[in-house]
Amino acid sequence: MARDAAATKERILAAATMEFAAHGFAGGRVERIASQAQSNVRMIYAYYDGKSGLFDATLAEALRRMAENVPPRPEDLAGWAGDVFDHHQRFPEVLRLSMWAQLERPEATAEPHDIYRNKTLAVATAAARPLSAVDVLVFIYAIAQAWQLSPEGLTGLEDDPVSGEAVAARRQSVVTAVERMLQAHP
Amino acid sequence: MARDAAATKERILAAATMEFAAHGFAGGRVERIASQAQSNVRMIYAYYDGKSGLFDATLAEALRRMAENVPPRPEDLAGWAGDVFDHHQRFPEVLRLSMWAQLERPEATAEPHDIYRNKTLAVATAAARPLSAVDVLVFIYAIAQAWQLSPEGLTGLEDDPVSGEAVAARRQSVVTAVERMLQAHP
DNA sequence: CTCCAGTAAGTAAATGAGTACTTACTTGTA
DNA sequence: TACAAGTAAGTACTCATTTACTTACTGGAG
Repeated sequence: MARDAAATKERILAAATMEFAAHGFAGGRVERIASQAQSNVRMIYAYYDGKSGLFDATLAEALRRMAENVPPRPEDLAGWAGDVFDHHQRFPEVLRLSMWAQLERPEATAEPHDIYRNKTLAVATAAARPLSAVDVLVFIYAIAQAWQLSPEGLTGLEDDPVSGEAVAARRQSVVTAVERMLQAHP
Repeated sequence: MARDAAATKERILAAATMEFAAHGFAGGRVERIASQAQSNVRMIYAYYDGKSGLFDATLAEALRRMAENVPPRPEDLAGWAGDVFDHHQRFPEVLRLSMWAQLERPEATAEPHDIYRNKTLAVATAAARPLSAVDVLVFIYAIAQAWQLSPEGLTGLEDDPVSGEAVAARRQSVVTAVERMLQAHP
């Protein structure tokens, strides 16, 4: 095996992302991560200072990627919600990781979201009275994630839950819902 | 200690609800549940056939209670969303338990929600075109739970996140958001 | 150009703390 | 007394973390 610290570190992070997304922090196995990354348990301690450090690193990386790929667009919040939906559709790990983090390690979730604050708040306020800017953000995230977070017993009631068209329809429903929520009362 | 099988069983279920809500299935400790219930590990196996059985029982009970206390009201969906918000505010365990179940034991989540199907679907359809009945249900749940599921880094941006007035305002925002989502396009 | 220390990268196996689940027993009640 | 309810102390793991070791690359002295 060629020796490349950076590459090994990255393989470990990728394997950890899948492992923690699938089983969470308590259920995730260091051993599985190491072998999946074609590396060794010891390296996890060398590069990430243990299981906790590795988990935090995977979460931070997932959130960073998301902030990079789907930055808030205050001038078109409904469209942005659609993009967030797409991102979660393509990378389901991110959402699972966030949920796990919030349940198991809430302290890791508190800080990174400060990023979003300044970007959107000011703009969103005026548009949607009586909903505040924070209200709007909270609901947009909730709606964009709704399909992935709903229990299968509910989402499975659709005609054809897994086809590409169904996914497109869901995306459209997200955009529509946000549009309506933001429109002025008649 | 007086001997009362039913009472012991109930104490175990109550303790398990708190334990699993706090730590999830993988993180929940049978030992802690037993001592918190002022009982013994062995009883968990006698009454619930082990950790898995106990977890499933707590989830089923939590969902049953919720279906009982906050039944869908098709004629006032926005008001119903407010009630769901209240319920989650009073019993945060329920939502945490559901999230954990969906992440760790999705098979336990699939079935019980069939209950909701017939109750609401037919009625909701006509009102909200082009949103389908399932769309509407998915989004209402998402909005009602949005505040509890949002990371603290986001919800904490409000002026006074913990006062009673702030909670009332959040409830109102939930009702408003659902009302708007369901109103006809102007 | 060639060795060849020195160091970074990688490995295997032990350690020790927990953990779900079981067995063998005791106690209260009808 | 008989049986249901309850208890305590194992048993047989599993898992994160560490220790002690081996292997490959690098840069400078000969």
